[in-house]
Amino acid sequence: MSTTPQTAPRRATITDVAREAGTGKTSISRYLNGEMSVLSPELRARIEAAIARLDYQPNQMARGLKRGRNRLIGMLLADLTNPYTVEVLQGVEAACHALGLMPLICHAANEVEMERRYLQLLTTYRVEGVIVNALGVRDETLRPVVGSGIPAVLVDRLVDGLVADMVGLDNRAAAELGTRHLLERGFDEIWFAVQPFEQVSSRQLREAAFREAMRAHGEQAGQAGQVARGEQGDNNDKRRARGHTLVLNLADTAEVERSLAELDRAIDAATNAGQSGRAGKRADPGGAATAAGQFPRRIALFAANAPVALCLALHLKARYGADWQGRVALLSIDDPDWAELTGVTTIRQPTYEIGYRAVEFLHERIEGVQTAARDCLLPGELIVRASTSR
Amino acid sequence: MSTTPQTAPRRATITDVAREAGTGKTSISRYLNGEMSVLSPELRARIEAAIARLDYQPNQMARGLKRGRNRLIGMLLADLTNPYTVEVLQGVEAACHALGLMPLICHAANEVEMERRYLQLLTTYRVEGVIVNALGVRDETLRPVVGSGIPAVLVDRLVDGLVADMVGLDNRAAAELGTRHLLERGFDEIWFAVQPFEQVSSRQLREAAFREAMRAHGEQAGQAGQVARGEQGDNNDKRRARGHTLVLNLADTAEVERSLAELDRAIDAATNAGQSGRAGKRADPGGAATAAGQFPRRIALFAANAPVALCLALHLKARYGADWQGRVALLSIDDPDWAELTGVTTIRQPTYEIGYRAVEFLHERIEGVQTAARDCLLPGELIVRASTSR
DNA sequence: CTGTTAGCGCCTTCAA
DNA sequence: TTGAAGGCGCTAACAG
Repeated sequence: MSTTPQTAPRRATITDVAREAGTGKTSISRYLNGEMSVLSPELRARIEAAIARLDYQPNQMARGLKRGRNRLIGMLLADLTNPYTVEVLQGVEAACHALGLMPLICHAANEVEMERRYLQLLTTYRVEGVIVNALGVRDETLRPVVGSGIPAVLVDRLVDGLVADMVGLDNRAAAELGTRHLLERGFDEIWFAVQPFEQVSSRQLREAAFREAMRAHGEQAGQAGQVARGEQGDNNDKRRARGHTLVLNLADTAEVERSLAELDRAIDAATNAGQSGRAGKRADPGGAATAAGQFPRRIALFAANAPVALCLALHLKARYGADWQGRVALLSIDDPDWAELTGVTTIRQPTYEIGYRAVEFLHERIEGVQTAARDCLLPGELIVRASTSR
Repeated sequence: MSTTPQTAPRRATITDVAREAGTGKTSISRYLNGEMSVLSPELRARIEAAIARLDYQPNQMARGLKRGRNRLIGMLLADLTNPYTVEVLQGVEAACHALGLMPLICHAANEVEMERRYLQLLTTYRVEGVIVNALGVRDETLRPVVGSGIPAVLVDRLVDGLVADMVGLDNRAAAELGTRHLLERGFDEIWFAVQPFEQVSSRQLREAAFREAMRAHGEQAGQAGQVARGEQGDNNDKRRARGHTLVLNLADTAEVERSLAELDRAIDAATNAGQSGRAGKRADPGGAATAAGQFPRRIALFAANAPVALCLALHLKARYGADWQGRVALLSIDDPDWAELTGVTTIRQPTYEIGYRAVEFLHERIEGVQTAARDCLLPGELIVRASTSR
């Protein structure tokens, strides 16, 4: 009703404006590009009026075609379902906004084929650069882009044969931080849960750092045992802690179930077996919560990221009831909504900054910076919640 | 290392290919557009080879410029932080994929100004249509698009003075479904929590339907009381239930706190006041859970969407401890990750389909369909969880 | 079947 | 200070 029924009012072009203003296209173009100093105030006013009258808006496509740059950059996302991704995106958007770039957001939804298609598409739209949160590991997929000389910046993970700027979490430090926290809190059996990691650098680094931290602690524990220092109140937990890596291939339900079954056995063992008079009872919801200290071993799960953590939490809740946290502690890299709600300790990634930096890097490359590939590793922040607070 | 250090290898153009294949641009163009029937196999082969040799990829911008359509559509999102949005997006992407469209995703991040800018930008890139999950309510913002005759499809909510296709949840039915469920389960005090709703059609409808359902139930209860039928086992809860609307302006922390304080008083009253010998005790975590039946009134919260539900849950957890669900039931429209984890009953929106349909509608409009504005209301699905299961 | 000729909307020399 | 002409990469009539 409020919209006039204009019948497909073909957009005004620069020619229309020129005619309307009684001048040539060149002047309009100059006006559009802010070259005000070379326009008489009088002409300028006429142009202004004409533009307003025609509601003229320059066609970016045409501009891009001519000048060779369209201010478009591609943003390839592996999985928007992961809150990490959304948060990074916020940073990306802010930076683009600030730098006058327009991000084309492409969501591969965990499908390598999609990823390939999108990359191809971006290339064909002549984006000036791409930010890639890669799914596929092989640089084959990136060939269409990189081969075309389009600058690329990697987010969170490296791509195998590809040299490019990268920005992401300091995985080594983060995994170490988490592991140490769990050890300090006296957990003596820690399961590091992670998606198949051989191919994804960030996962790989986190897993390796976890094992390294466990190893280091083992040695320290050995020493402490020998030296028998007494000043540390919690020295009693300096006994050797066990570390395990649990691979959770979220893409394959059957596999996940097998892995979870393994975990269940471990939890049952750590949590029931040793308890005299109770060993037979499979689950005792409610009672276990405050009695965690009584278990033969204190077991903790360290999730490599939010999706893994969610998978674990859902499973544990289904198996041990609402009070599952009485049996096992959960610590996760990433800090999703539900962590606060459910009291799970997390390591928060500086997601916003990651996104922002990525765009800055890319922008520099677009502007022609030629330095060697840079890595930007940002620190994670430990957020302690009930889960690991005894 | 694996990437050859090609020095900005200017992309091959159609002219290059023509030269390389020893033919004219037209034939190349024909080849690109799949007009194979008009190409001799021999020429076709030569073109194929030339394209491969030059790694040629046609410039979409240029094509778009010429033929007037670029297969680009704009997708304006109010808030990617809302899982609803991400899910709708999945449907949108799938449909675009199927229809050969490329969605430009614009995230307004709850800022009207962003929304305006993006709409303007989309217009400038000459998208063929837009799907709008609007933030701003006034069609003023949409003027640049609609005024340009660009087809638009609305998602989830209407825009005031604008006539356009819309697809979203059947809000009326959903709110009624939820309310009825709560009433059936015997809750006799229900708070409908919603963001400021005067301006957002979907919220408005949900709230209205809630009140209507409460009213209807009130009348029915009155009748039941008079007629005093005895065949219904749970006839005892046919007593009059109270309904309240709680506005939660998530954008304003102070306001939210005020609203939550009001809610707290109600919960305390319903949950403590009447209990003899206990009235003084502010909170008795743990004990209340299984004793919900003992409270003077059974109180339930009906969240109009996931963000509201999250806000409520976080607050309740902070105030009443991990066992807050023993005091109040929570039911939410939208079905976020954490609902399953935390046992909250929800009404799941057919998000994927919403997105998919939106694109289909838009595509039809782009293809020139002229029918009157259509509404597509899809039903929600009630997912009962522990929260409302006594 | 194939090539030639015009532009699409805009920017950019180059003159005036 | 202004404008005309040419071309960005591609498609769409027209001729051959």
